[in-house]
Amino acid sequence: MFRGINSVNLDAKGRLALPSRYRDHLLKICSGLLVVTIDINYRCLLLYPRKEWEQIERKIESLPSFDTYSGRVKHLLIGHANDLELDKNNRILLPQELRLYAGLEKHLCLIGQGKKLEIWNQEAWNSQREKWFTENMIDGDLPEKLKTLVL
Amino acid sequence: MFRGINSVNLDAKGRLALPSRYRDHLLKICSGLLVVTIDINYRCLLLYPRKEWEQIERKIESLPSFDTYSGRVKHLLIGHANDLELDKNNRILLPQELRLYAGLEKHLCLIGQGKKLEIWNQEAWNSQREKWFTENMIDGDLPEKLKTLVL
DNA sequence: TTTAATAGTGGATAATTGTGGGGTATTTTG
DNA sequence: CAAAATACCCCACAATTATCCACTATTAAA
Repeated sequence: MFRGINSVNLDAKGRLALPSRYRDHLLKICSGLLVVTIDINYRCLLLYPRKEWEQIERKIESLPSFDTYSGRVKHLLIGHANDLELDKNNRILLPQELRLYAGLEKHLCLIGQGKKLEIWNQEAWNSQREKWFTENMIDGDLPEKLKTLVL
Repeated sequence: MFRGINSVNLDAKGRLALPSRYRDHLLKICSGLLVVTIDINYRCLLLYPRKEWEQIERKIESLPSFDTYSGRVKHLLIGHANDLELDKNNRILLPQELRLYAGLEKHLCLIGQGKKLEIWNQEAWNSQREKWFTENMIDGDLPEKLKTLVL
């Protein structure tokens, strides 16, 4: 399980050193094999252990072929998914295409989100977070599960 | 499985170098034998390993002959399908006919989509992608499977 | 505080890949 | 039938990328 936030730096070659606390875990569950793709809702990237991703990919592929939205999701998620591998120094190389999409420059945030890690441009993350705080939730729009959630 | 995005260039002769990461895979599953045809929904091309294509072709051929749409699909897909082969440098030569259809110039995108690769004019891909992002999905229209998809 | 260990960063080198083009064969066109 | 255009095969150089190694910074231990 990934949780917590880390700020990390991209080097000049677009490499990103993962926090070492994830290292052993990643080597164990996927031999350092990962997949990165884009998030559809925000301009950030999603980083999955390869095996986790493959399960999701299977679900995505089984979406109905002639449905407009499903086609879109398939295109975007699978179309942007890149295989990655940890190098000897615990780094991954993010494809330029994806760095551009998420506007990644030197300063990034890694956000642990259960099965995956999110990769954000640091400023983008900060302002998104502020936005979430200022936007109020409207009670009527909450799904049942959320309404009954006890923290 | 093909996944991910690559920008590639067409050279002056209309040749396209496939990303080398696909090379071994293609040699293994189809000895470098491919089929390219047009996509019906977008102005782009579809690139299949020969064996994958043959399965699809069989399905297309079995479509009911007197149905208008089936006939159209058959005409378009099979009518535009071309056999291709990887050359020694991992390149394919795209037929002019298809290059024109998809408006391919120098800068292309290769989009991995599971069993196939899509070949887009780079600008066309970018604007299609932006369009997908800006058009919001309407909740009521989403198929059940998509609504419950957990990323 | 010193030492050791680990993590993070940068860069040189080696290997691979991308690109262009020459020359011949083949097809198309006038 | 000649001439032009396209396709095909090959090689060689250029550019990029992966791999490895070394240095620095930071944390932990003695």
